[in-house]
Amino acid sequence: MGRAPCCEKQGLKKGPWTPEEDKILVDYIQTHGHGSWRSLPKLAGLSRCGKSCRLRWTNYLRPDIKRGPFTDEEQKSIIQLHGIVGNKWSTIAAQLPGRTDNEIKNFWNTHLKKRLRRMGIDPDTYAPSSPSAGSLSTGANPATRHMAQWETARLEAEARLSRESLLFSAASNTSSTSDTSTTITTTMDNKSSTEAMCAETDYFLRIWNSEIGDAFRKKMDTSAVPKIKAEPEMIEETGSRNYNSVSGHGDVTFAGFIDNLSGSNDVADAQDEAYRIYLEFAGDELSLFQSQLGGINALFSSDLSEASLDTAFK
DNA sequence: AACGAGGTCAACCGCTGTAAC
DNA sequence: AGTTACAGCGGTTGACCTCGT
Repeated sequence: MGRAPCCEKQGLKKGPWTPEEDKILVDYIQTHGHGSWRSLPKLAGLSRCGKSCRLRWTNYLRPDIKRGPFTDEEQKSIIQLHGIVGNKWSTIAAQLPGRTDNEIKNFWNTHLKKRLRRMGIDPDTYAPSSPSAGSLSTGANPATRHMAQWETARLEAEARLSRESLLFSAASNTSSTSDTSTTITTTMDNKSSTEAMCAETDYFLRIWNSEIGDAFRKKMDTSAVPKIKAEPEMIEETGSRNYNSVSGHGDVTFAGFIDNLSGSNDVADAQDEAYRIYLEFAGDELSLFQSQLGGINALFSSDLSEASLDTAFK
């Protein structure tokens, strides 16, 4: 299809940006907006490619960018989200306000990847990558167990994202009340259709309909991750609850439950219910995960400094 | 103090998806 | 329907920094 280059390369500056260039770019965008990135450099008087301007703005100059080291919470989120979506840095960045995909990608490659390796976890597959790690995840079926452990981490992330998104949407759609439950109900009532609501405010359903949900459904379908109800080992070892009684939906699988969810009129209640189930399911399994592998928290434990991890896994 | 190895991160490259024509 | 332009994405590079010898 022979695409033209994004800009004329001749005479355009490359390499690090100078403070003067930064100022020109910031001033221009704050005054005019970025508009077309292609035409921006010419209009602003910069000898840069539009692409370079966009990158500089989105990764460095944007006023809402958070600077400084990643918090433990952010690091946990990155690991959990990476477990769900893989190297979808923009997707991960979307869940971490003020952080850019580039920043997260760099942080993953230079810090988190190494830490996971030191923990004996393959950062690409999340499978145990060393004998020491293997010994940590003992059990009747280590492969299944490990998969389930990471799935629960994914579930927890999904649940949290859903919850936060719902609350955020509700808060931004109303201005007169601080009562969350009222807000949500009111918001739901005001929507003209369930479809519109799903598209605009239901982050959970969007996730479920995205590649994340798709990947998860496939795993559920192929029993790579045990269905909630029929997992004797899980119940036996973790003391999991009877989720049927929690959901009130009878003998449903998680996938089935979500399918029912999308057709429900009482979406707000259903979302809360889904969230609750997610957390209960994930909560038990995360305890298992943490007790066996040290869990994600071990990556951030003050007792497990970089130095001690080095010693432990060398 | 000098040097090299390894780590970090801003920036670039090449590709894809999509809207506009 | 085909083509083009554009924005955005993930992978990679290379300059700079830090640390150990």
